This record gives sequence, structure tokens and C-alpha cells, in this order.
Amino acid sequence: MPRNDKDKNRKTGSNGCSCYKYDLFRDAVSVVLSKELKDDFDGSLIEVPPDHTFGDYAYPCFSLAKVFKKSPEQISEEIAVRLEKSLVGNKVIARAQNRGPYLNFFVEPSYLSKTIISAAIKKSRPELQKPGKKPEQKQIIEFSSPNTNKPLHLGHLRNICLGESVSRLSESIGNNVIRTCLVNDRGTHICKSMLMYKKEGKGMEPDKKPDHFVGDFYVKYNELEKKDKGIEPEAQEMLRLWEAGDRETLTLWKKMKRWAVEGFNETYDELGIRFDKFYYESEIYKKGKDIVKTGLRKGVFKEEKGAIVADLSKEKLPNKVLVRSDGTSIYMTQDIYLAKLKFKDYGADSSVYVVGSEQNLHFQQLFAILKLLGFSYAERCYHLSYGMVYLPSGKMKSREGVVVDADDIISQMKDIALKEIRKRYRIRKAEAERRAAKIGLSALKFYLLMTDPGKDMTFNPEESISFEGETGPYVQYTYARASSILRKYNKKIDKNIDYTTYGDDELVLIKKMGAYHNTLVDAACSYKPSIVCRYLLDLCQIFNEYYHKTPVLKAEEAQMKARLLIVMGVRNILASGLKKLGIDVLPVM
RNA sequence: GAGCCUGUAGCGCAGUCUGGAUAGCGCGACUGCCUCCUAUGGACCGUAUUGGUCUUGAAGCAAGCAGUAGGUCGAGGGUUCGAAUCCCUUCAGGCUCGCCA
Repeated sequence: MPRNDKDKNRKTGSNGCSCYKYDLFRDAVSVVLSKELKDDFDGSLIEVPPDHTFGDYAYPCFSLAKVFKKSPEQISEEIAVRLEKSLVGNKVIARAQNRGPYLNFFVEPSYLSKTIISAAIKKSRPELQKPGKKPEQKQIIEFSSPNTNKPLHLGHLRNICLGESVSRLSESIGNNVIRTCLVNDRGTHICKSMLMYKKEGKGMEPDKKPDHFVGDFYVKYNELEKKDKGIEPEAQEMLRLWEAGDRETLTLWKKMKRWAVEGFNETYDELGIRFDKFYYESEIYKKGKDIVKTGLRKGVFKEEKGAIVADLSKEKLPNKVLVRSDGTSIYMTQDIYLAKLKFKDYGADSSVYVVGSEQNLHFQQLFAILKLLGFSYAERCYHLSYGMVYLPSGKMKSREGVVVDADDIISQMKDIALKEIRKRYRIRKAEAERRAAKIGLSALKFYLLMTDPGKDMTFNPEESISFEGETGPYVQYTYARASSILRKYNKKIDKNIDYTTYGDDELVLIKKMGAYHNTLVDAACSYKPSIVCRYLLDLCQIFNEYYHKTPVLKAEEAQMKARLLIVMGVRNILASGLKKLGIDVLPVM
């Protein structure tokens, strides 16, 4: 489904996050204001001013103008004057001040610092946490969905990075995630590489990464097909034999499928991905017909020219054939079955499909059909649609070999990282390679996650491997800087500090740290890791500026202690945030 | 022909759902800075070996920081005290449209 922001029909897929959001300073502002304004108070209007010097929170008074029949400026001024008295003794809100039509509030700095920092220095969960636990939701997240006739490519990488990050984000708001992978292991495209292996493979064993070995035959097939149109019927015939259960064909199929899957698993390992469950198309492709037939009997579907068709006009969608006139099932048929199977297997509360935007209509139709069938979980299915990945040279076409291979990209990123490291540090080879692996992967993952999932993106290799600016390595480097300070201090850090020593620069940083919790919630409920990327970049920038102009270890005792806690908090948040993106942090850099 | 999505600086993006205070960020360009980063010198400590700590600080360069330049928020209209944001029209690009997956 085109579950984008502007999709007004969005009903499913929410991670139910609003209740996880938590801002106790804003709550305090609400309390103060609601006392003052009574029924005229609208908490949803409270906002954060564009410039921190204006205040920490703001209440725009435009809407009050009609009520009080005065100008917004006048109203905000009057309320500010009245609040002066009532705020005496308030431990959270230090003062209120009007600025034009806005009423701005300042949180008591030491209270703010203490609250945020004491959360941030907890290594396990550096975000603020609302007391009381949410009931755990079980969520199935399906991603990767490879075809067993060729290796993974760049598009899969975006899919996988998204799937893993969304899974981790979901877990971070307390859900129990089951990672599933649908393996597309049947169909003519699979037979094509099999056919070519049969013709030219001569019983060879893979002499390279096995999925690449398989993929080579697929490429060869397509080269041949260009010259010799007569080969396609051969592939069709092979599919017929496969479906008929021909022993020789099945043996070949099993062998090549194993190679492909072995290869995928290597890549998954490399990326740090592990699935809880693999579903195989070959095992389910015939199923679902029963569901459709029952639907036909109950009058949910209709028959047209011998085919079973779902009438989706009520949902304003094109109709969809569910069973062909020759009685065979199609992709949609098995998807209906798989949707049901997943809920049955895990008793899940919701089910997410990470699939490219070219299948938007397919999923709209699928969910509409589930709804027609009266399956209650139809409302709890969500298509996480992501945009195409283009190359500067245009669209990738696997059949024509214009592909960026996933494994190639990964190793290329590592090589470049290694060169960069060698340029900067003289360390042992093994250590350099270990770092290169992590840094190269982080660059890749961050680059793929940084763009809003719904949008198409261009994979510019030059830019993606850059280590400067808004990149994964930049965030990691910032983490390393923070770590380096703590390492140099090399003593147990005293957590009992004086929270009044913080100045303005520090408060800006601390407030950003305080935003981590709600950022995670936002990202998790909108399925957008890009929100976390943006947040981390902002935090890094503020921290680096702070690092640049504020000495920590060379400050006098009380300040040093207070600053060390900031460094520690930032470090924890960076590590935590990167982890949500599926990125490993270097222990020491 | 229809549906969905996208359009913000030379390039790549955030902000749009939930309208507000000067439209943010990165790359590239130009100008600077430089500590807890890099490297050199010095002192001390240590190991089978790789090292570690302190200090100085010419210099360099940054996976770092700052400043400068760069904008009809695709175009046009409307709603509103107020529009990048909401509504309508239109242009451009992408994806898709019952027996493919």
C-alpha cells in the first residue's frame, strides 16, 4: 500500500506509538498553563521555539485572540505577567516570558540537565523512559525476499537495511519482533538459471561464492535468449517438469537452490542479519486456492471466464484475478495464504512487509482481499514501501547485467575504508581490516537509510563512500572522539556532580540528548530509520562544536566532572542510535 | 486513458501528516580556525614482542569546527491574521493498472 503520509486511508501499520511519547517538561508547561487558561488551553499547541534563546517551549497565543478579543501580543504579555507569581517555587519551569504573540517557557536548567543526563548515562537504555511498561506486541517483519536464481543486489541491500533497522526500532519501543524472509525459489526465472547450468554447467561445483555461481548461469541464459528466442519454451518446459515433480529436475533445483541460499546466508552474516523464519514460495505456492474457493462459495469472489476474480471496486481498486481459468494459482493466491499462515504461526499482533514501491498496488489489493474475506488481521497488515534505487547511469536491470551486486558493494566499501584508515593510522593489518569492515559497512548502511524510505534514491558510489559530511563514519568518528576523552580520563567517573555548572552551550547539547527518546518513538512508529539518521547527525554536529570549543580534561575539577557526564551520555546515545540502524560501533578507535 | 508517489541552493537531502517567530543540513566553492584528532621532538614507565604515560609544540592535515556566497520551496490560483506545509488547477519525472512475480 502506498502508506505514505498523505494516504488518508491509512488504517493499519501503526506501532501505537503516541502513548510511548514522553516529555515531562512539556507536561509541566501544560500543568502551569491549564491552571491559567482553564478550558481555553490546548496542549497540542505547545511547541519548541526555532531558536533556543527564545525559550524551551512556546505557546502561541493566536487562537486566544478571538476568545479574549485582544491581540495575541497583548495576551501573551498579560499571561506572562500573571505567571511571574504563580511560577514562584515551581521546580521544573523557571520562568515564562512573552515574545510577540508567543509565550515562552524556560525549564529550570539544573533540573533539566539532571533528568536528561541521568537517563543518558545509563548504558543499556540512554533514552528517557516513562514509568510503567507497555504490553508487548508481537510483530512479524518480512524483508529481503531474494530470488534463488541470482545474488542479492543493491535494491536488496536497501530492503535489508530497512528491514533490520525497522525491526530494531520496533524492539526498542517494546515489541517482540519476528524477522521473516520469503524465499522466491520457484518460477520460470529460477528455471532459466537451472536450464543454463544443465546445458553448460556439466555438474560443476561452485568455484566462487555459490549464489554468484548460480547467478552467472542466469546472466548466460539472458545473453543466449537475446540471440536465440527458441530457448524460452525450454525454460517453460522445465517449469512444467518441475511442477509435475520430475525427479531429475527437482534434484537439480534442490542443488542450485541450496547454493543460492548458502550464498545469501554468507551475505546476511556479513551484514549482521539473522532471520527467525524462512518461508519458501515452493512450499506455499499451491496453497491459498482453498481459501479462494471458499470465498467463491460464500459469494465473496466471482467467476469470470473460468477465472476467480475479486471485485475490489468498493475499495476503489482494480479487480484482481485470484485463480487462473486453467485452475492454477498466481502470486496473489499464495500471498493470501502466507498472510494467514504468518499470523497463525506466531499469533502475531501485526505483520509488516518490506517490499519495493512497485508493488504498492499488489499490497493494496492483498489487504483489501483479506478484508473481503473477513480476516480480522487485514487491518493489522502494513506494507512498508520503499523507493527504487537508481544508479547515476539509470535503473538497474538484472537481466542486462546493469546491476550493482550487493557483495561487490560491500567489499568495495571495505577496501576504501581500509585505504582511509591506513592513510591515518599506523596499526596492525588485522586491526585495520577489522575497523575497515565496520566502517565500510556503516557508511553503506547509513547512506541507504538516510533517505526517507518512501522516496526513490540514487546510489552514487562516490558519495556513498565519502567519509566526510553526513555519513556513517562521521557519526562513528564522533563516537570515537567521545570515547577517546573517556579513555584518556581513565578513572572511574563520578556520577555525583554539580548540575549548576552547565552553561548555554552545554544546555543546547543536553536538550538535544533529551530528544533521543521521542526520536526513537517517532522513527519506530513511522517506520523511518531516516529520522534516527537525521537526529544522530544533528547530535554529532552539536557535540563536535562543543568538543571543539570546550575543554573537558583540561577544565577545573567540578566542571570536568560535569562535562565528562555529557561526553558519556552523548557516547551512549550515539552507540544506541547506531545500533538501531543496524550499525556496529567500534569499541575504541 | 486512470491511480499512487515525487518536485525545496549547482548537486544530494530534512522540514509538509499536526499551517506560525529569520526555510535547515551536507557535498561542491571561497576564507579562516585547530584543543581532548594526526604527526614530530623531549622525559619517564613497561613488555618475549606490539607498547603506555606526561610534556612541549615547528608543522600538517582532518572521518573536525567556524564564516562567506548561493532560494520565485516546480508554476498558477484559493483558504487564512499567517502557507514550503491545507484545497483546486497545471507542468515535469518515477512506479503501477484482473489471469507476471
